[in-house]
Amino acid sequence: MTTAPLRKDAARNWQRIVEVGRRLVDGGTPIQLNDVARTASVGVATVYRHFPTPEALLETLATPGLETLVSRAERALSDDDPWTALRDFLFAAIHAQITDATLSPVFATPVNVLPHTTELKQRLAGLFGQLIGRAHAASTVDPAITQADIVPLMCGVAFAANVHPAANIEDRAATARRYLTVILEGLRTREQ
Amino acid sequence: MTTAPLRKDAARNWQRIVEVGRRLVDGGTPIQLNDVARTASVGVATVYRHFPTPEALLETLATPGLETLVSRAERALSDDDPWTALRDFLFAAIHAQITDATLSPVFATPVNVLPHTTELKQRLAGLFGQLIGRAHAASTVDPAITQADIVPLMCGVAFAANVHPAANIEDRAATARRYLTVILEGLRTREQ
Amino acid sequence: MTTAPLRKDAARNWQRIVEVGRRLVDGGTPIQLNDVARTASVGVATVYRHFPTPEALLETLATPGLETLVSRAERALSDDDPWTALRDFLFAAIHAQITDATLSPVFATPVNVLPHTTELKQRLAGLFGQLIGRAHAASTVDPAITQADIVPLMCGVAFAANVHPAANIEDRAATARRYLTVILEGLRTREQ
Amino acid sequence: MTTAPLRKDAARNWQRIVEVGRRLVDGGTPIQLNDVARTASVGVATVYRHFPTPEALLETLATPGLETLVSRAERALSDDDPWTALRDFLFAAIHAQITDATLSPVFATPVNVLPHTTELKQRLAGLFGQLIGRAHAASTVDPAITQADIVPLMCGVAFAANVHPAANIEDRAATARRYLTVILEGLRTREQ
DNA sequence: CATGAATGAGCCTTCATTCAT
DNA sequence: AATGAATGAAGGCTCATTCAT
Repeated sequence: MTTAPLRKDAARNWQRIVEVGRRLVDGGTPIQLNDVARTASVGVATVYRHFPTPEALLETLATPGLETLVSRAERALSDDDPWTALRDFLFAAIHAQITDATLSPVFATPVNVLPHTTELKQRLAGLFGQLIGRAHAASTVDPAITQADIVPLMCGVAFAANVHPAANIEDRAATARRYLTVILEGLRTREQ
Repeated sequence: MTTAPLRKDAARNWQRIVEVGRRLVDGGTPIQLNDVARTASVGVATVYRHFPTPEALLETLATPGLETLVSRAERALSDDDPWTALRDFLFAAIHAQITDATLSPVFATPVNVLPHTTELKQRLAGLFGQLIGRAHAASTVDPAITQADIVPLMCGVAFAANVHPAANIEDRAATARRYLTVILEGLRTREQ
Repeated sequence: MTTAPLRKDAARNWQRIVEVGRRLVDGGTPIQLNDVARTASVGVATVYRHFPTPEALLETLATPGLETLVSRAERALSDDDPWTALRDFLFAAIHAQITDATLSPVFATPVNVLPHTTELKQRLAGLFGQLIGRAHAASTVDPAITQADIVPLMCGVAFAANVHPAANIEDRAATARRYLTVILEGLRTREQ
Repeated sequence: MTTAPLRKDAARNWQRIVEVGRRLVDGGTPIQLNDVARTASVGVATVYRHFPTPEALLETLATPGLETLVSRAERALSDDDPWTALRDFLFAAIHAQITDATLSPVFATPVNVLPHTTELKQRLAGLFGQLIGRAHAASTVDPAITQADIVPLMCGVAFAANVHPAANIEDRAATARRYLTVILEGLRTREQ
């Protein structure tokens, strides 16, 4: 643990703030710390103490999602087939990004406020490197696409799915899968 | 001409406002009408008279780009090969979107404030339909991707290229071309 | 005539402005010289030349009403019965004020911008003095109420009728008559 | 207490804002929340927190006056004589309206923003109904005038007194009393 | 004389952040 | 540590009036 242990009431507040933040994000509301405070029935300053900036809260909300992606990527590496490993992971990643609105902004920004976020993103980058590297080694993926393209491409797919006029989140997820399918098809090196 | 002819001084102000708006947009600043007024050394109300909302200015800035795309799409239709027609047009479109920051937001929003913008977007949509339709008919493009996916995909590619950390606009354009290449590769139906 | 003779086109503009102003006032819109200009399809400066301030236009609009009241008051003086003279005139005056929204503000303000308005108000004041004076002389009106109270009382009645929630102008007029009746009843000195 | 207890500093600010608002209203200035803030040496948002709209402040300023009128009306009902009860109350009401410039606008508008204001006005309306009802029952008041006329008439008298050119507030109050006297005289049904 | 574009003060309102309690 | 009131910069917009054409 990098965080100091919290007093019981502080921990309860932290919890409530995070829950409210999640609810707001899911509802599409941009995070306003004042809002969060009011909704969580907590003083503004309390929110500010726990999360000095909106980004800090955002990244905290994104953390579980990032961690899941990390373990998902690690699991993917245990798949012996480099191609299915990459493919399945990317589908999982896109699904996560469509489902959890905090991931895209955290991925899209080059600089993060929480060290933990930076660390997770770096670990992910490393895992992407391995996934891509194995695929390159197996000559199943276009060598022009590198580790550094994974995040942009995922963000692009999520963005595209949001631009497509869709009634609900299910439709958006389906659209995103469709777009990812195209990209995977384009990435794959075909054996003649 | 659909626009009423402006008086000389009014035209000069219009010009200055548009130029300032362009400069701001290119610099990545969100358009604020007060800002624009100050920078253009023009009264606020003058800006408001010409452009009642920030969107009106944005769409005005986007108009030349949209018109170019329209004629580019029309030209593409004169290419006999459905595939190269589509491909070349999409490269041109992506280039435009990377180069001109007003296009993405105008494409991404479902509703526009200037009738002319709506008209241009509709004409473009029609042309996309033809381009895609010809490609489908020639069985060179995945039937799962339709006219309605063109704009989202283009916006997604532009977004992805912006997420990719790039020093300058040239690099971003190159990245976007790379991503578009992948997508085109994925779209193309391959003859066995 | 105190006004210089206008050129034909100027006269036509003057006419249109006044008509538009009347329409706006009747519609309950506060007079905005820009509005007037646009609605009258006339330049703002044209309006400003004819009517340097909103008040000038307002008073111009009020002029016919004031003149009518003057002649109405003069006519009243030819009624031999001081009481019915006063009473009938006040009913006419109240009706005018309810019907023509320009009168109340012109009456209510102590200072006017058009000399003609001042003159008309003074003539009216003189006539009120005569009407009231005759009534006092005939001992049919409470001596505590003087010439200087006529305008305030009329304005008060009109205001009261506007406060009373009324669907339409007819109802407001009826209410105003009801209130005026009460006041006349209160004014009249009753022979024991 | 219906209001939540305020923190000491908040209460002090509330107080200052109300005092400044009162001073402005008494001076005839229309209430502008920015003005109030500046004059009270308080942040704009502080004013907005306490009073979301100018009307909210106006009604708050009017509250004590309304409450006094309510209790005055209740007291009037303990007077056994329906006529003197009504008369004395109306004199008190007019005096309040002349003295406190917030009352007329609050009375004159059909819709209020503070529930408390609405409640007070409704209580007053009920009391008016009783006062008038008793007078009607005793045949001392013209049946054509009903409860719904009280507020308009009072507002009308106050307005009339303000139209009458008066040096100071004392004179205006005297004028208002004079006008009310006329109206009461007109209302009273005279035994033959 | 006529036009209508331009002006900019001024009002309203929101929000991220600080600070007294 | 928690609270939530206070702050004030900042942005949006309108409108009476002036001035170039």
